Amino acid sequence: MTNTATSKDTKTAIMDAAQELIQRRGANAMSYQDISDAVGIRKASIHHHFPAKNDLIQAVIERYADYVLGSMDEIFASTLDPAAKLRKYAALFEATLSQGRRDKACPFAILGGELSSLDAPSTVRVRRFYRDSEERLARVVEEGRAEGQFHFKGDPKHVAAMLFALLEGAILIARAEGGPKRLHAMVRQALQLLQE
Amino acid sequence: MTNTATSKDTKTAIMDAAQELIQRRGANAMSYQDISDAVGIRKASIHHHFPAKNDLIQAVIERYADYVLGSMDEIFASTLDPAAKLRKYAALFEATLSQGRRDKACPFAILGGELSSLDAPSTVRVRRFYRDSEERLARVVEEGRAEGQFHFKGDPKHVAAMLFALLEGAILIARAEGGPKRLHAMVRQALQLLQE
DNA sequence: GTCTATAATTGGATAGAC
DNA sequence: GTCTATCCAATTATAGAC
Repeated sequence: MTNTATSKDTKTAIMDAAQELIQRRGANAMSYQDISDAVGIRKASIHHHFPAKNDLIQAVIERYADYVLGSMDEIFASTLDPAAKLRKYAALFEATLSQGRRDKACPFAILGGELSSLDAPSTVRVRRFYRDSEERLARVVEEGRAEGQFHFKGDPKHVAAMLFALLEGAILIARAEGGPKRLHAMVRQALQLLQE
Repeated sequence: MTNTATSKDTKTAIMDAAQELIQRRGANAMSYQDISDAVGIRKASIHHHFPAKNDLIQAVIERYADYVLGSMDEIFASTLDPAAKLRKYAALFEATLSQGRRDKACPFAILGGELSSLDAPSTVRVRRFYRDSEERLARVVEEGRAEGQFHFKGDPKHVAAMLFALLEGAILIARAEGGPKRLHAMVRQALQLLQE
């Protein structure tokens, strides 16, 4: 029981450190040594919890996808109007970029660039996250048009894909130049276009 | 003279190989061994042309930035209408993703994720590329509104930042899921929103 | 300008004591 | 579960012959 509790905490601490490193530097630039330094355990101990680096990456992105998609489901199931739902969803990205040193991006934006370095399961997970996010967004976009809050010609799926790509791209670019404010300005402008 | 010519060709071949590797896998996942294999020279010979890896990365992104920004200047100085200018600019991204195995992204989209691994000069160059691209886009967006082709409330700079983030994000996401067609659909939808 | 050879370091991973 | 010790491969980089 003591063992189980300790192990679980260490495992979580490893995943937390790994996630932060991925969001800051990317999976390729993250080493077991970095995690060792951050968590305060030896490299070899990490291998006990995650035998291979790919296992750790998988666990981190699985957890992060669950968190984001779960948040989306919560927000999108609420009684907010469609535009407010999208603003709240976008706020998740803005919050990420606002954390700490303001150099953290969405892990899936980073991993999109590192896709060819990932193993098969992680590649599949990244792709599925993109699909799942777009699907959820498409429903809200469609809802917004049906309610008369959004006005646009074309396929709601394309609008959803556009909004998603915008957010993933914007967090990378705003991290380099402009910060959370700039990210927010881009989001506001996109929603403005949808509502005109 | 023979030496100069040979050296120049080798240097270009090295940069070509490096650029392709960066676009496919990222700078962190690119090694001198990979380039050695691609070009057909020894690892040590690469160091003669580019003493350190950072020198090579710098040279590649400098050249690529010149190419893209030069193309933008050409397109945006033409007599095309603003929407056609943006379509032609977006076509640069679509062409990149359509090449070969359809797994090449914009180097600056990849490097946005790897920003913390870059040395100071490259970091500055990436940031400047973002700024330069957005500035050029802002002028076309403004032109389009002045001519009555684009209709939107808000700052043309925000629309430009939005379009740029969309393209950089879209090439990463479309590379993972949907390919050039999906990228094109996102671009078309964005321009549709601008013209409504 | 390219090569062989090699240095120096780091990275992921395993074995086995505690 | 964590540690020490170690292995092996890969990587960036240099020295010096041709």
